Amino acid sequence: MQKQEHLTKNQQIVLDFIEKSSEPLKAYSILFSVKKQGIKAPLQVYRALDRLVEIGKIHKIESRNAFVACKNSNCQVSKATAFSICESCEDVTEVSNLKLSKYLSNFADKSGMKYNKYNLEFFGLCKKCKK
Amino acid sequence: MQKQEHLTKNQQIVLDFIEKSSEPLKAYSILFSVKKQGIKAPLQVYRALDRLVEIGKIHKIESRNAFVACKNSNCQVSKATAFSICESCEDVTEVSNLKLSKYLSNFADKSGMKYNKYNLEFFGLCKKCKK
DNA sequence: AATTATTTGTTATATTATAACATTATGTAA
DNA sequence: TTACATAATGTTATAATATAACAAATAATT
Repeated sequence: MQKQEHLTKNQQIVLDFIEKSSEPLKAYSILFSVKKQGIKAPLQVYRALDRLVEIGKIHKIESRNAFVACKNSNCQVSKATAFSICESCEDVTEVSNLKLSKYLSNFADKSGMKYNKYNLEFFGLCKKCKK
Repeated sequence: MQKQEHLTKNQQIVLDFIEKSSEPLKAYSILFSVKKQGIKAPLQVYRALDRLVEIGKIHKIESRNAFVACKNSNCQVSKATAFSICESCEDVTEVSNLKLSKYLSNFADKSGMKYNKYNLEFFGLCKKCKK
């Protein structure tokens, strides 16, 4: 039996909800919100999240334990992610900068390690909060 | 009263323990290990960790919820951190590459956001695990 | 010594995430 | 088309990570 390619019902419910949100969502807040749609337990949410991250539909903001939809429509896998996070309003934006991603994807140092993935989080104050 | 400049007893105990370790440590594993030194509750550990991160003595590996000592002896604050993480053996190394840190510290995009901090985590296979 | 802010200790609890296992669904091949 | 294997799901329980709230002790400043 092959691994699914389409999204299962739970995955679709969770993805829809995250895509509608303008801010990163926490697993338990997702759980609370999708209960009316039949998802009852944390594990159902976490399993959906895991899979969605795996296929690049969503990303995890590690410093916040929260999830956002991938804005990069052609993103198939989450192997090169960068975000900017406002420390005041907690607004999170996916940084899409070709130069940056090229630079990081090709980064190599003397450690001899082969990097195949990275996650970068910038922190600061957004335009609004700077004022 | 001024904010402390030296380390308090708990902070020193926690720092000593992290510095002796060759791998990232989790808060509760630290707690377990320093109980004999009088630290009894999670909060005592978390408070020490918070402060140590604040002053740059240790860093948090966000994707692992674990802490490592800063290898960069002159690091005063944790505002520009980069790590390489082996996904097989979980070995974590602080990346110190002047070009990289300059590039990221000066990074700006059209979002108008002022970045004052970043954290970067590279994932891959270390030399040993590649074989 | 009195005042004040800071740090500490302690208990309880909130939040985030996974283990274990039974069940159901789905693809593969006889 | 039924057997078989594998994957996905549901469910309960629990593990792991982190913070709230408040009382007590400590240390700097006046």
